[in-house]
Amino acid sequence: MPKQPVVTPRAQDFPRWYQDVIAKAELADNGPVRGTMVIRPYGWAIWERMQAAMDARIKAAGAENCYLPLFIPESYLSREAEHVEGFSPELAVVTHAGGKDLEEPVVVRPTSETVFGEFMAKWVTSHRDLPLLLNQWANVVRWEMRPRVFLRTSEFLWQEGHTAHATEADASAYARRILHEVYADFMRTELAMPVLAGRKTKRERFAGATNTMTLEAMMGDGKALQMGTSHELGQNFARAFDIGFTDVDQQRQLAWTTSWGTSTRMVGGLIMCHGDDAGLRIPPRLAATQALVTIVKSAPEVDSTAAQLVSELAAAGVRVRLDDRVDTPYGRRAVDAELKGIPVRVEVGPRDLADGQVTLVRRVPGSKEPVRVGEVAQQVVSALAADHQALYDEALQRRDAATVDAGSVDEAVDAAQTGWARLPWKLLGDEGEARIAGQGITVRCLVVPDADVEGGYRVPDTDDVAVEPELTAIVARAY
RNA sequence: CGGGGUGUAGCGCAGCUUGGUAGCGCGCCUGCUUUGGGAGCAGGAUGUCGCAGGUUCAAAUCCUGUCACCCCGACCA
Repeated sequence: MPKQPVVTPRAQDFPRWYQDVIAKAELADNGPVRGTMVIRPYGWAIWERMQAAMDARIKAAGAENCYLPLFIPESYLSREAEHVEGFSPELAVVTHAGGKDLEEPVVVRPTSETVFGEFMAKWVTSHRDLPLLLNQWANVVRWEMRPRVFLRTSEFLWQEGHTAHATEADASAYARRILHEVYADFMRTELAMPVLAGRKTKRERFAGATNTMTLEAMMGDGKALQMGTSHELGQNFARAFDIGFTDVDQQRQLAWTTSWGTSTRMVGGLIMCHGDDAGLRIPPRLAATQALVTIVKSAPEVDSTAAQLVSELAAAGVRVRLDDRVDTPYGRRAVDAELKGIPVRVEVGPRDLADGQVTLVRRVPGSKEPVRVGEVAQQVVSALAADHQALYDEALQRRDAATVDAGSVDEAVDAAQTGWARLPWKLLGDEGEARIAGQGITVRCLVVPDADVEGGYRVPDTDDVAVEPELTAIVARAY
């Protein structure tokens, strides 16, 4: 590892570290309009891998992709009272186009419940049309006061799922299925990030939803980040847009809808969850480049061995690239690879090669070890698997170590300075929640104990107020 | 919207108090030597000093105005 810090150490200034990593790993730049971001090829490669893994899971859950427009009539937003109220402060509205003032202002979508509502109403007429399971990959705009690249930008990219169901039970089950089978599974399996599933309080609930469920992850500084949400919308949007159908008994009924989303924010979460003082650490399963075969110093035998290793690794299913930029000093290239979090490097140089070996450098443990040329592919494959798991384990341990059970609100506030606190929801309540919000601490989610679930807690089964006394609140500072 | 601050090379900054040749670090370009942990040496390029007025022989520097951006207090994937 480098002797001189290449980025601001995390312990010194975490936000600065985050910015340094984004700049030096060439992930993104700030856009010309405040709050916008330019995603550079390496950052895009991460998002692209996330999209591919998510998209496969979304389709496996039965949803189909489609695309709805960026521009929404302003009047649509107003049809659901809470929805407009929630979103109006952050709307970008087009009032002028085509050289004249528009008859009706057009909103740049902050989310698409309303347009989906309008068209689902058209597409759904019979119980045979249900469930209707749709998803779209799109950009949305929510004007931000205090932007941060990837975490909070005025324009961001996401997928938004929108479904309509015949019964409340079916809608609820699907919203939960997405939360667990698509989102949580993706985050744990592909991102190597432990996430806690819970229910949002009324205060934090999505505007227009009857229940919002969330996946919360702990960042390297102990703060929380909402990685994804899944909402039960009840019949709120069905009523507003008249999504109705005729059931088997020939009765006219209103549908029950859900919506769910994950965004480019996950890239920020990935950086802050796994990154260290040398830069990014990309989980091997996600990494676009898993292995970099580095020619330390060019020589005929070195070049041919490197080329052979590249094809052996590719044949073994490893996403591999050759680094033959020998006009750039070795140290520069090593530091670059570490900044970018490339999981393993296979260094090929004349010195090692003389002994029939190369050097395997692993980003996660930071280890360097000689490997026989003939064993490279097998060693790399097992290193990738082991290091992916190690990242997950490390994050989980950090989260558990930084989470405390609090017996009082004061204790919880104290614990939230460095991590998360669990406390009985009845000790806090709506009033307590509002009070700690003044200190920058929020209820991330409400959960119920369940020994069978990782982390020991799960999402409450119902949003019935009757269960409230049994709930545990997770409180923390958050991004 | 309330409080604080900053605009000078691609990036980060000094210079301003006390007016007088436009500077530093990184990056960039060329050449040679290097290459097993951000290489060394030599040479080189790059500026509407945010903008507009004013004072002055002379303004990055002083005055007036103006614009933009950043940081801290209420919402959000």
